[in-house]
Amino acid sequence: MRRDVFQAIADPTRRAIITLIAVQAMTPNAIADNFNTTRQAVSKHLRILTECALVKQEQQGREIYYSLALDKMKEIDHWLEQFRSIWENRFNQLDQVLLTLQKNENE
Amino acid sequence: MRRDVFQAIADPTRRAIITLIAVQAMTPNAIADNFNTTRQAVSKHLRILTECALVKQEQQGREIYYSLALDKMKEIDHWLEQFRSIWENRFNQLDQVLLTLQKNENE
DNA sequence: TATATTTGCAACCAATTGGTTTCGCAAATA
DNA sequence: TATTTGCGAAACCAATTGGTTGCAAATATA
Repeated sequence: MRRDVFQAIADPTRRAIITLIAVQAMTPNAIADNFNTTRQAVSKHLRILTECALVKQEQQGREIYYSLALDKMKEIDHWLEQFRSIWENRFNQLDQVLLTLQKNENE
Repeated sequence: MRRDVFQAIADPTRRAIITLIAVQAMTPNAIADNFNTTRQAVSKHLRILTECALVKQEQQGREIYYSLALDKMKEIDHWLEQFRSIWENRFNQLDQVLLTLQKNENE
């Protein structure tokens, strides 16, 4: 059962969980209260998120607090990097076109 | 059958296709040549990518050229925005802590 | 015109998914 | 000690997934 970050964020509930615990660590029950699902379903999502290291857990008595591993989120950011450079290049090319047009207009 | 960008990029083959056609438009057969799958499998992936508007097609005779809709990729970038602000804040808070420590050391 | 190529689409299949219910364990509380 | 609470894990289920094969339509080529 291989997990990766992209598969983890594919599910909308999981994305909502991520947003929720990004601000502050929460227990599975507390997370479930925010959705229309059972604790068990949330627990399953948390397992998937844990398996791909998107989430950290901290035990406190019988409660387990889950929080987001922000650095892991940067993996997605890193993947986008390649396209960012492309779309910036496209804009630069467009800039060139516009500059040339402008130049021709002034002549 | 609802599609969204996050589900589209969940599949590794689909991510590879995206990277491939980001540089230049390609036909399904040409794309399939780069992978260990059949043309039909690629075609199915392209359908999914088209359904969520991640991909544009341009017919040329009997060939169809697929290219990446770069602006749609920005949707993912936009979702990451919220976390980017959090991790920048965390760094700022860390900076504050370091500054305070430094200040106390100097006293 | 007959044939080959490029493609999308439907039918089908095994594997995976997100969800539920049920269970057992450990920690808190009566 | 007995009960409640918080949790993960297993068993199960319907729906979806990624993949296959087979077909028909349209374009190109002989």
